Amino acid sequence: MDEGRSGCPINLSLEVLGDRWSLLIIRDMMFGNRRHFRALLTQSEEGIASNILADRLQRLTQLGMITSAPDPRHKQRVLLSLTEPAIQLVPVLAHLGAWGRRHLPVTPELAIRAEVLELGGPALWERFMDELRELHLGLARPSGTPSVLAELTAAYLAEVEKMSDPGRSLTS
Amino acid sequence: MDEGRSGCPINLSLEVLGDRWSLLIIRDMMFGNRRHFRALLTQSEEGIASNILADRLQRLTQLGMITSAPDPRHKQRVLLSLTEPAIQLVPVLAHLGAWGRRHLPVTPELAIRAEVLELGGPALWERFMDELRELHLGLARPSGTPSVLAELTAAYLAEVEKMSDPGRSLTS
DNA sequence: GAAGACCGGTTGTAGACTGCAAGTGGTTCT
DNA sequence: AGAACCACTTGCAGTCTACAACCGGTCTTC
Repeated sequence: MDEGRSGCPINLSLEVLGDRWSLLIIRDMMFGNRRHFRALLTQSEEGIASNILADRLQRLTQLGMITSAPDPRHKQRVLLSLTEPAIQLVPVLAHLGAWGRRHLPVTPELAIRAEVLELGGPALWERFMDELRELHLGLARPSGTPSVLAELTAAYLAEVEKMSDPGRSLTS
Repeated sequence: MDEGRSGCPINLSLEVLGDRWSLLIIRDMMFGNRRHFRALLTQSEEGIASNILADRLQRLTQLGMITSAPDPRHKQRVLLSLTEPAIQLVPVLAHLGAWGRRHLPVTPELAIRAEVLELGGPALWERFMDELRELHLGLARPSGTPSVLAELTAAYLAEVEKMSDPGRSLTS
């Protein structure tokens, strides 16, 4: 447990999240709403290996970033949920995505969510965190607030459409 | 180069920064104003190994996060500088530090900088980035702005003093 | 109610990465 | 001239990673 040996906030954060996969898993649970082992395994953009996914899920559970519980609808399924600390990573991920979008060779359809999130600013992040608290912690969110997840997904799909068929908007 | 295989901004960011050491090196260059190999090696809180430091410096240089140039004052020394993309990590580090401070077992004297940075908000970050551009890129910063680095260091030293000698404030 | 797909994993293996100690050739300080 | 300092490099043992194959149990479908 006392692996790295400094109490610096950034060092401790890196001990939790500073590897190639942990943050990607949290990203997929957050923005892709993946809640099961199989969904994370097969729908991962980056192609994580099953043993690594199993290891990271266990690790993140021990660290208090996610919880797992049997899925009431499918007996063999395990439902994964983000905890409050993980949900509070939204601003970090928003900033990290904005930075990557600005300085690295991103692909448009994968960058659009980062763009929406950046343009939305802290107000949008708060709404998104409330939505995640509803989905993952069962806390009702303020009524009348539209779904940020739906907005992000719609923007992504619109971008995919635009890419695959650039002239479509004029027809049908 | 095409290691991980997605153009997602967060994935690409992790490919650059997602290991145990790269961000710590940037942190030390930023907040500790360490500009030489030896300073990074011996004054690192976490105790990085020399071969790993050499490897990461080379990697970060190739990725365009830092540059190195001979130090005019000492022939054998290499002066390391942050590039503009690295400087723009300030908001990311500020958020990451704030998150770590809130959710992980940090030590007070190492957390104080994260606290100052969080309380200062985006305005302070901008001032700090201007200061880093002056120190690392040679760009003059707006006149009349006090040094954020000095403020952070003073807060750190005050916290160390408070820790090592809690009753001191009443005497002498 | 049997076949086959699906579920969350585990195992084996090879290769890459990490951390530590020691050492290198050259430079600066005294 | 001698000692300390500089930015690295080397050797080695241990750990972590990736890939493919493989589990036993469960759910769907006919």
